[in-house]
Amino acid sequence: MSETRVDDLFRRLKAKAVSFELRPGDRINEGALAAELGASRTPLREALNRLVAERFFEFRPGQGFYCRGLEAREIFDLFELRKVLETAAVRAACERASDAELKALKARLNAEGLETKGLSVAEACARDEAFHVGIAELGGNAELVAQLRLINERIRFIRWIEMAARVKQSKKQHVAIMEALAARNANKAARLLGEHIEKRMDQILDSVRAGIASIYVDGGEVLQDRVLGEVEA
Amino acid sequence: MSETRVDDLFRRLKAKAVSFELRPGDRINEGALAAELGASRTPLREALNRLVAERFFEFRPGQGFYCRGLEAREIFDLFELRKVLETAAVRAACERASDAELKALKARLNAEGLETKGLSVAEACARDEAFHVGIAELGGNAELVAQLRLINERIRFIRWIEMAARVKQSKKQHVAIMEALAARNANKAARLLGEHIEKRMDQILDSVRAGIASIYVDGGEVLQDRVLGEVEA
DNA sequence: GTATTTCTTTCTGTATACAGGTTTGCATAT
DNA sequence: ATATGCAAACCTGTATACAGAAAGAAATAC
Repeated sequence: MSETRVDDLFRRLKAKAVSFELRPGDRINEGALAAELGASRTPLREALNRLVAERFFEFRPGQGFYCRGLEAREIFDLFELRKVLETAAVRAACERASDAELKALKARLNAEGLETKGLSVAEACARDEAFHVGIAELGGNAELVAQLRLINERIRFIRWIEMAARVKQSKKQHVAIMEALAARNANKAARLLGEHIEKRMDQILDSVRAGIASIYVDGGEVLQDRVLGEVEA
Repeated sequence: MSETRVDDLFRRLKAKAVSFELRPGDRINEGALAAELGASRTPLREALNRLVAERFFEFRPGQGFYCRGLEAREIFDLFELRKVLETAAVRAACERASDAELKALKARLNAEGLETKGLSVAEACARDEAFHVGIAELGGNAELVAQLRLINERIRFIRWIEMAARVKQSKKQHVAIMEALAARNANKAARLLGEHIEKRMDQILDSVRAGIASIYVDGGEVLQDRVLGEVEA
């Protein structure tokens, strides 16, 4: 058996939770959701239990499962945590990465990491994430990378909002970070990366507000498919 | 309903996994385990699915659940990650904690954090964890604290090994860290805390070996109940 | 009109049943 | 003795059934 139904449900439910297609605080009707997803309640609940552990759903005894909330404080903490992890990882990468690995990351950044015009919000965000995770991987700590990936999923919706609002001058910053990393200048790389992430944190409150509006007005699915145009700076 | 059966199973299974009462790599026989724990397979599998997300069990499609392994690399990465999180948190604590919070932590450390003589390994380790988590909490990032708690559970077995082997001169170090924190000297506090954790990392390979021996020889349960005697330094 | 109680409906929590896949042990062949 | 194929036993993956709790609706009291 290559992929079990639980795994399939797990992925699909996570996608719904990431994009807030299931809205913040929504109670899950197991019967209805199972029918909608073409499965029975047993594997659905198994998938939901995994997602509870990953913080995409809450569980209240006697009441069942609820979609996670969308709270500025939590997002803020996650961004801060991301900054902690990534700056530590880039320092490690400066020490540990091989020349070949650095070259490969740079090549990938140039090939597909810089131009966002014509991409959907979701795709542009995915490439941004890929660059950041790519750095973290060079740090050589698999647990840190796994944790970072999970954080990225939890803040992804907010990053879509930011992208769509065109609060985006990542291009230059990514190049600068890559240069510091290639020069194995740990302090500079960590500082640049930290500031790069911090810049986003100032706007979290606004982004959360915009996010909530987007969820209840557009329905949310529209956001991630919007195509980006010219990006200034 | 105050506590559901899944929650109960979750806690008990996690305890078994933490202490390696279920041995590394053991395949779980759902029927047998459910009977042993006095439940049916449905809630058992729900609990196991949560624990898969928390990395205490693995899931292989078509084969079921396996207890996590015990590998030096993973433990090492977790210690490193812990160091990253804790040093970041102590810096934040130096900035953000109130005087009252610092005073309270110091009082708690003096009251029950310093004397290990007569305590079981498990209890001594719990107090050590509590001090470290206590610092992290003053940093004010709930997500970081949650992540740290999870890491602590995953490395707890190894810390029992270290404690039992009496590789322990935490007392002085804890006092020194507390002093730097109380003086809000972020650089010193972070350095001391980092070194404090790093000291443990040198011995991970040995501890893992000792841990494996303990699991297959003693049965593992003995370890955590051993009572500590006089501690030098 | 608001609050309270009761009753109905719905949904969760868990056990159980069953089909299909996986492992295991044995027998046979090399 | 080792490897290969077959068969039986076992176990997992999932659906379904049912009891009990929670939510909601209707009716009554204030």
